[in-house]
Amino acid sequence: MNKQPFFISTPIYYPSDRLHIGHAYCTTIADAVARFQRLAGRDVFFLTGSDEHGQKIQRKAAENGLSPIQYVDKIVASFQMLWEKLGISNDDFIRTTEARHHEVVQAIFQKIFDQGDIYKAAYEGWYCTPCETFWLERQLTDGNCPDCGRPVERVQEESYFFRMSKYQDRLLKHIEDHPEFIQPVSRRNEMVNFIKQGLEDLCVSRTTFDWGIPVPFDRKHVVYVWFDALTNYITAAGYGHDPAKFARYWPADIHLVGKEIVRFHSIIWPIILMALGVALPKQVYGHGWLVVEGDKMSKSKGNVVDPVLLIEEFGADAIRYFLLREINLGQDGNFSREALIKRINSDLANDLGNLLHRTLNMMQRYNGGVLGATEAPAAIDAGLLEMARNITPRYREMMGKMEINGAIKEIWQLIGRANKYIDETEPWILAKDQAKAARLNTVLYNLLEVLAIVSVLVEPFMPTTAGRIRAQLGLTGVVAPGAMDNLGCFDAKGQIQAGHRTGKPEPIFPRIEEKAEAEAMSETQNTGKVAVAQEEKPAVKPESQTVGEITIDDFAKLDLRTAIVTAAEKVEKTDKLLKLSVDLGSEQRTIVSGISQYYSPEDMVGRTVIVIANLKPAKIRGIESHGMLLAASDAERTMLSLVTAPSLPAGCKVK
RNA sequence: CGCGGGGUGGAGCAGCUGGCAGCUCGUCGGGCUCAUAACCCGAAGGUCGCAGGUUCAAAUCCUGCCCCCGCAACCA
Repeated sequence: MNKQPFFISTPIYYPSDRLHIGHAYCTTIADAVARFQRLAGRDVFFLTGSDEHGQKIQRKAAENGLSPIQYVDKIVASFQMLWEKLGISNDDFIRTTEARHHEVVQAIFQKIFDQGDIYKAAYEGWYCTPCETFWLERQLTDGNCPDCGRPVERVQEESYFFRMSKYQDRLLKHIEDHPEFIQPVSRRNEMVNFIKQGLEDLCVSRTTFDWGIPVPFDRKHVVYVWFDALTNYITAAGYGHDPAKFARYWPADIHLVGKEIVRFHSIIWPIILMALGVALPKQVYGHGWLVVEGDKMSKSKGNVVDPVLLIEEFGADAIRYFLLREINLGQDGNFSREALIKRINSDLANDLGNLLHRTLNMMQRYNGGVLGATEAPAAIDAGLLEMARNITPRYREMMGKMEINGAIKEIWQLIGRANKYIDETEPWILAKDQAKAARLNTVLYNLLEVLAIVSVLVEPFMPTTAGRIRAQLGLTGVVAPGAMDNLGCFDAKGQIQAGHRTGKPEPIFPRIEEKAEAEAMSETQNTGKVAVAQEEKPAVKPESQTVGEITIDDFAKLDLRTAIVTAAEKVEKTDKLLKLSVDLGSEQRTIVSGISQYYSPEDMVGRTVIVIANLKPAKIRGIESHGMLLAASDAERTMLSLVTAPSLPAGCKVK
């Protein structure tokens, strides 16, 4: 086999929840690149998978009354189903719970330990028992847990550390010597800065939970999830158990990752590999995020876009096309239903779909679907032919630079040119004159050949569509590996020959009529635009679920009282905090409250609010806060309202 | 001075190492009729966030400032 290998990976996703459109975005990009490389004749190994260990999974499983593996099996199955629906062509799907992976992780952990780059040391830190989390001194909030505010304990624990610091200079040099190693450059600069600040040794084992890969020589410890997860790339490539495969595919050509995890892939991972004496991946590419109407997607905001629903509504290829075409790889990009529909209508239905349809329709009407004898091209054909001949190299160049939307634009330029060509050559006039049959056939031939080229080039982005176009053109369905090599010759070696029979024209992308939606939108003012998966975006998302039953006695423990706000000011350098002085009737209190986004200090003075008077005081931002105001808000705190008792004096008991 | 991203015609974006400001959609006018109310041609529309500076020349380089968006911190 002399085909050049090409290894591309996505991150392995964390199955604590269902995947959203952002995951689909990343995987689609990788798939497009993988398919392109196959078309270009490379022997591609395209890897994706799932990262299944860790405390969060363990906890979630427990909440659902399942064992971790049962829990994870279910979610991973949904991953695989999504990839199938999206037309993802991965060659392997690695799960970190698989035996092959455990073996590799344990082997390399052992190896690095044996050579002294992993060492055991006392880890001193602050531990919050309820949260099961370690904190560094500087992370603490006034000496308490930054998450829950409860006191933390000083603990000393034995942990394993990875000697990252030792490799710092080598890594820096590697990055400097290999400008393509971290892309895009903005991310690269970020990483260089980070490394220059100095790397600390990394704690690579945990003892606070056990859902993970045990440290081979010390069973109390479980391997740190990132150490575990990153290793997947070499596990799948055959490290340690399939030397021939490993030699073939490693080092990886591209690790495609989201920008938030570039650091793990361009610092920790290379250093692990250096410690192992294994070559580093050729490139880590950090893509941007999808934002929905300018907002980051998040579960609590209720604007998470579910790819499965989208695929069901619009089809996988349309979604793939949108993601690849609309968004610039290195930057954050906007996802909106409106833009998606626009793109489908103008690019897919009007430009591409209609070009195919009108061409085949003319074949049918004028020729009964059979291409007759052609003649030499006319001068007017030159523009189209030249562009068609040049497209493959340009497309290749763009894809090689990971400028996927650039490659797509090239194709659409050709499509646009072909639409124009029909206007220029006016086949409907040629068809009226028997004497011009050969000329008509030449025009039709040129169009068919262009469409045949397009059907090949479009395959990495829209694999199903490529097949549908080819079927209608009367070409054999599947685009062969290496098919890109002889495109655009317009002669006997081309894809279309005289006598070729084309199929029936059927619109491949019907236009989506959005009038109704547009009107609905303008009526509901500013919202509406998103409206993807409507049921997930109620106007107000209430705090979920009530908590659990209490008795009247429990309630009686709360000392709720009315209080009048006598003074209020913003706490310096905070977004949310107001410092309030309140009169409880019997005493004056200071209370700090996170409401400044909803109430200005002037608003507050004079209000009668309800406070929990017997709440243990706490320091917030250095200010002692004694008590808490009652307020109602939705889950995301997009709206908030204080509970007040306007007509009452201070100090009344609330019950 | 916490970290990072960004401010370019109505909308969404390109503009890397400085050299007459581009693309897609939308709008307006025209053409065509093979086609999925599609396609083709043309036009209008921009002080490139603000203020300085470097330069023969800056959206592009430098300095300061303003604004937006993520992350981090604070929501007793």
